[in-house]
Amino acid sequence: MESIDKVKGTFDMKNREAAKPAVPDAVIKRLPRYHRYLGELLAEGRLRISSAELSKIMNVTASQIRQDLNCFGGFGQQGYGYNIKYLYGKISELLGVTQGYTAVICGAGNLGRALAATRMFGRRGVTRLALFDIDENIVGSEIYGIKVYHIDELYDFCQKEKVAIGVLTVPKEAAYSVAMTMARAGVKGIWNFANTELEIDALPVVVENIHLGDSLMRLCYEIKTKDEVDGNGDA
Amino acid sequence: MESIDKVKGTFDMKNREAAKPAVPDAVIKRLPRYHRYLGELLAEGRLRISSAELSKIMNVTASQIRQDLNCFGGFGQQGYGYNIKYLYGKISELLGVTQGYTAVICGAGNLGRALAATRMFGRRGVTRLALFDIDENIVGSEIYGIKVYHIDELYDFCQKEKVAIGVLTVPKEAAYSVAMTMARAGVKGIWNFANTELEIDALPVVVENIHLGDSLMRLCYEIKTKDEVDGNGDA
DNA sequence: TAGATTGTTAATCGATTAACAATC
DNA sequence: TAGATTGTTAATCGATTAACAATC
Repeated sequence: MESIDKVKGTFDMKNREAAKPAVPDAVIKRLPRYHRYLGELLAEGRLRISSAELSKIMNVTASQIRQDLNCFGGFGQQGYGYNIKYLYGKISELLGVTQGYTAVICGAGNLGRALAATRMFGRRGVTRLALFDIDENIVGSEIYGIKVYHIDELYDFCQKEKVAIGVLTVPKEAAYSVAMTMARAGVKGIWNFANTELEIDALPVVVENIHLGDSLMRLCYEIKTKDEVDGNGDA
Repeated sequence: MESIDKVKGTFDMKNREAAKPAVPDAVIKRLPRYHRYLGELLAEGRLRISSAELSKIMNVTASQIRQDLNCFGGFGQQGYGYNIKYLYGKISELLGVTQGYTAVICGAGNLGRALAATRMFGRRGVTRLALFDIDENIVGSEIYGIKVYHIDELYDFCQKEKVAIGVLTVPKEAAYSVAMTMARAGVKGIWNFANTELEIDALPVVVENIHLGDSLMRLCYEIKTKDEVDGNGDA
């Protein structure tokens, strides 16, 4: 046992650069969902849970839960289960929720306003510092307590405030230019609602593209498939 | 050839209940993205494309593209490639975009309005018939050309108009009750933005849950991971 | 201690990639 | 015809599930 640990240690040291993702992508994708369910259990005042019970609630196999949670450390205790609070904290940390990132929202249309109103950011430890728009009528005002600036001030603001996240809810045509401005100003991640797949290879910024249309299509597909199975064919 | 078709036919008949998904789930998930890129190529006036070229544009392997497209019929032609228009049409059909589904939006808050304004539905062949809300001040008005009804009229409306899709942008607390109303009125699919995972086992309705918060967390994770690799550690 | 439940290995399953013969 | 490019098989890879010994 001892010797195996030593070998592992040496291996990790040597490969620090090569940096294989210790946690597989498939697991990362599932973590936000764990986070959500554990958060609910926590809110209910539950202290511990077994992989078997969680598997029933979340509709996945207990085996997968144990396998997943073991990717980033043995959190459970044999004969007891998992400590919900501890586990929730660990997942939060792993996902970066405890990093205290800041964000700006570009585009104060309906979607921008919806994102200004939601408590989603706060729950994930993200602070919204400002809204940006080109409409002079709203520049200077506050929307759900968030101040609106002119888009011309975006670059300076991001640089000065060291903004981490830029939320893009501008029209498709403006998306690339606004994204570039943010990236050049040092924004680290862009949350893109603008219905394009942004490719910013030149600058060190990660992009998360939201394609609601894709989701709508999947829903149509499921409806169609279900209809066919139920015998309500194309009619 | 004939005989193979016959055998297949018989097989399908016998297994209509068992219903193995002819097209794997992993492929279905990718189809909306194909649809998007092919739509763009079509708009550019392109007529044909090879798996090799498409693979470069979409950043996937050519092998995967050929494998994927072959799941639902040999659309390509050796030495030529794929006919973009034909392929686009086939994928549209497979996804249910040509079914002419109807939709209602429940909840006329910022998100509901954003969805009322977008051209996303029309592009996927979905017609929005109405908005529903409890706010008497807006009931009877029109938002982006869509008429607003009181939520009390939801059941009758859905039943009478045979609404296929219900979009849920109501507050979390109201989500389940509104969803049940729609499901009972015969709505086939629910597009759920209400930050809960709806479980409607009793009624024949499919649900597509949107969890924007999960996406925000993945972005945070990517930023954190990138920071660590770049050496801008936890500070 | 006995019972419960994890951590972990091995077996299975499915998805991706590589390769090339078929064919336009 | 020769060249290009698909359709399809086989090989690889990774993810999921099952099983059980370790251990709380």
